[in-house]
Amino acid sequence: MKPIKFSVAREKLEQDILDAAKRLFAQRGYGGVSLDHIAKAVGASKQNLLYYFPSKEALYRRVLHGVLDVWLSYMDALSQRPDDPEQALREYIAGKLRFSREHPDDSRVYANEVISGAPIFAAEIAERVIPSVQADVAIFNRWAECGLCRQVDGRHLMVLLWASTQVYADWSSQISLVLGKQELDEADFAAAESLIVDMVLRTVLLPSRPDHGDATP
Amino acid sequence: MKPIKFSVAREKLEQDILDAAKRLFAQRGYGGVSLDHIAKAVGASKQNLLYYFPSKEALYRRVLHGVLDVWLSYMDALSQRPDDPEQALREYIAGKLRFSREHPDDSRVYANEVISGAPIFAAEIAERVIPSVQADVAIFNRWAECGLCRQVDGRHLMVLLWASTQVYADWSSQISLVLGKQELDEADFAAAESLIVDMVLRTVLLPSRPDHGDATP
DNA sequence: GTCTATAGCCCGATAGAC
DNA sequence: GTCTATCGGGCTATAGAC
Repeated sequence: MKPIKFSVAREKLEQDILDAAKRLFAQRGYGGVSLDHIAKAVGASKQNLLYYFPSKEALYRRVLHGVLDVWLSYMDALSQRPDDPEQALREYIAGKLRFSREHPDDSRVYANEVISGAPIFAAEIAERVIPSVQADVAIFNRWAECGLCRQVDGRHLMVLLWASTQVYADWSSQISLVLGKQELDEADFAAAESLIVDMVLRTVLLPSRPDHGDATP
Repeated sequence: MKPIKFSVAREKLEQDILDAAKRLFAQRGYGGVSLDHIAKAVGASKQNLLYYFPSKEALYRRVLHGVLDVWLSYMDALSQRPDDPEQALREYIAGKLRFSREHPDDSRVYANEVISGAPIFAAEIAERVIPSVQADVAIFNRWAECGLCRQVDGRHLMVLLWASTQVYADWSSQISLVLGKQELDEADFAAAESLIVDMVLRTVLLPSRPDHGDATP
């Protein structure tokens, strides 16, 4: 009984540490955060924190691992509707924008690591993210081959989808200034979604022509 | 004569320090870089560096100031062709992509500062960037009013233009992984430009109809 | 598991010789 | 202008009492 109770308390503190570390890493980057900052944010001592995590870098890796889990969980939307490009892209964009809205710190930690050249996580990105992206690109190319959508470079399209959705998390401070408000609200995200969906569908979908099947030589 | 010679040498070292600091701040963020790192990168001592700049934060501000100059110098393309939306947008996108290709570290320093919530540069961004953006948005709205382009939210369009172009500097490490090469080359930037221009023009330009003036009720 | 104590190093910044 | 020397403090991490 006691071990269970202890274990629960232990896991709660461990999770609190990971959450606080994520928030601080997102804001100031790896080098801008000390173990003392994180410890104080959860009301513990730095030494206690080092009891749960063997080193600062190990803690950072755990944070990044969790961030990658969340990032990838919003990325499988394309494969959900393998025969309907329009609906698949609508859901993909909506999902990635929901990620930016619901998990801005995850987005920022990931962005910080990528901007730095992914010094610590290049291997994990190559193993987990790239295959996921390539799967999406493959789905895209199949649509184009089947005549379900226009021929566009799926790899650059994926880049554009990340960029246009994650910017609403990573750049929210500057976007708020542009929009003249303290922070982004639901209406702003709805406006963003509307524009991005409009752009992507105009680019990717074939011009509707239910009568004829071929236009270019 | 001597004062001039000294002055020249002084300005050269000062510029070397700023360049090295920019590169390191881009890679590791403000907190991840020490004065010693920067000093060693230019072959000087940390004390000597503090002779040229009164403090680390003052040096960072000088770097950010220069970054903002470059960033803004690529942003006035819209006003150059106030009567030709298509050409103006083509040049704006090409210019911002050239910025990402020619000044990736400037882009990353700026991105790092914005992701952190612009703790140091919020005031300067509000004073210099926001008016520039609002000028672009105003040009855009005028085009829409004059019937030169479709009615889209100029503010979100500007966000999308930054995001889709800067991502090729800030996220180059991950994009390289996706494209399966060591670093991005001219052809990759050309492909990006082609896709972004295509998307934006499809979204913004009116459907060509030289015969009639109204389609929607 | 959490505490105090501390090792050993790196940090930004200053003082003063030359 | 550049140097050596150094201050005072923060840093990661470890040791050991309880």
